[in-house]
Amino acid sequence: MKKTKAGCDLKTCLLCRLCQKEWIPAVAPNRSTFKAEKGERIFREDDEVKGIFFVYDGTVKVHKHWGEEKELILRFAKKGDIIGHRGLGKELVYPVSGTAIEPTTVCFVELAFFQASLKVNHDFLYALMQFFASELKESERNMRNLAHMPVKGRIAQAIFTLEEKFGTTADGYLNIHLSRQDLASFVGATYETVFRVLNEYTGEEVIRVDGKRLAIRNRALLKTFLGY
Amino acid sequence: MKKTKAGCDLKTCLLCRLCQKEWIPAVAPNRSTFKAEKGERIFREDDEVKGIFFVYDGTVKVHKHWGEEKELILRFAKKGDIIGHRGLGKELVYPVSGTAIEPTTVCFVELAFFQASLKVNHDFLYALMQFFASELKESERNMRNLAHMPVKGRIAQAIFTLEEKFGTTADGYLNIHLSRQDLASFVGATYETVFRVLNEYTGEEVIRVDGKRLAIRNRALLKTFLGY
DNA sequence: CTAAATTTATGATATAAATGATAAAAATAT
DNA sequence: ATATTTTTATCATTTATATCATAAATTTAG
Repeated sequence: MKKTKAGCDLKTCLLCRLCQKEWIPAVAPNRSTFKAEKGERIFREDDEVKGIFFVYDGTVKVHKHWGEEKELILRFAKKGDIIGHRGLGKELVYPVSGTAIEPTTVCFVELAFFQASLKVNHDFLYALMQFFASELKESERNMRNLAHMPVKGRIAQAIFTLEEKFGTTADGYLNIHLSRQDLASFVGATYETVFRVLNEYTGEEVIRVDGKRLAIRNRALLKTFLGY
Repeated sequence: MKKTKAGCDLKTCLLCRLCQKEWIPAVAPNRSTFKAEKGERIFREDDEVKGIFFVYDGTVKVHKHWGEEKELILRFAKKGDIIGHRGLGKELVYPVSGTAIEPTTVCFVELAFFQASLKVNHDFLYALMQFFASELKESERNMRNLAHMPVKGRIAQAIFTLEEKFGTTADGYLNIHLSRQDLASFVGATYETVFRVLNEYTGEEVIRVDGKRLAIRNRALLKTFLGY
């Protein structure tokens, strides 16, 4: 990652949005901005936590590895999102990695300063607690799905999740470019299985595929694959 | 659940342990104590959040259902543990159920008072945030395991998790009585598969089984099933 | 203390999804 | 502009795990 001279606008990240205005001048000198290219690791699972990152521009996958070859993508982060916060808790080790999936700019805040920000800004701490509660809720829902929902349903779920997070462009495609392998890692299946299911969905005219882009064609039908 | 006249000792739960001493007199009139028998639901997934519970005595499983028949157990809670807190966040709906797996006593605190406690006790809020971070970390690790680790490994993992949480009795057995079905729901597999794996482990002299009790016989060997 | 219900035990069979293998296409690097 | 790497496309085969089926043994209820 390369450090950039230009800093962030002090307006987009979770920290700047939720702390008291009076705290912003303290944030300014304590943040630094980096650029990561596509595929570059921003922080690495099992490394010591040095601080917290905020996505300023671009898209990041948050993932956990299994062996050399396999991984599970837990979520995607875009502009304004916090990443690396799973390193809070007791052990100061990142339990996940963060990797840019397109050219990305991130803001970095050292751990000590981040913790000070939490001490000073009660509302920010409350918001962070609620944010963790939401992420836990989502994680546990995904876990239940992983245990009981077939791959076809998990892919439907993933498409809805991505749509909610990234929205769609004018032509109806999801506003994110995802490799098949990343989609597979996101739903917890292999590339081949995802490939097959995507073909099924396309044949059933449920979705439309164009390279790395995905569009929902028949929302109601896609929803039916979520149920039990 | 039956309300009991005798209240808690105001010392065991997360709230009483972490809030300021000065706040305890406020807690006293705002908590009520209930008894749940084995198998009784304490709070139900999809119900509106009325408040937060603390396990005062007994054991509770926290689980998410899938259809009529299936469920996934996310964690177990014992004396002192908080349950129902996943209902915080935005939507005030429990995303999970809590069910007593042995006769259990719980302390109940209404949501409004719980939120007031968080406003007043900064350290408690900080601890709760950290607790959420830990639970999220564990949830995501379990999710990765569900996606990539075979059942045999997940059972090994479950045994270690249960040992850490409940400890062992003098004769080496885990200090929790768990039905095969609950163990299966905890590792995200079927009863039959768990039954088979448990037989394998017993044959390999890795564990010892006695009714609903489990003991580790060969810790080193059991550990080898965790790896990739 | 007996009846009903639940939990455990166990084998046979089915199936969803992973693995393995290979080629073509596309993207990235030199 | 060409070479190298990565991503996509497929199909055949294997395997882990779920499903089905049934009986015995416990546990709980009346």
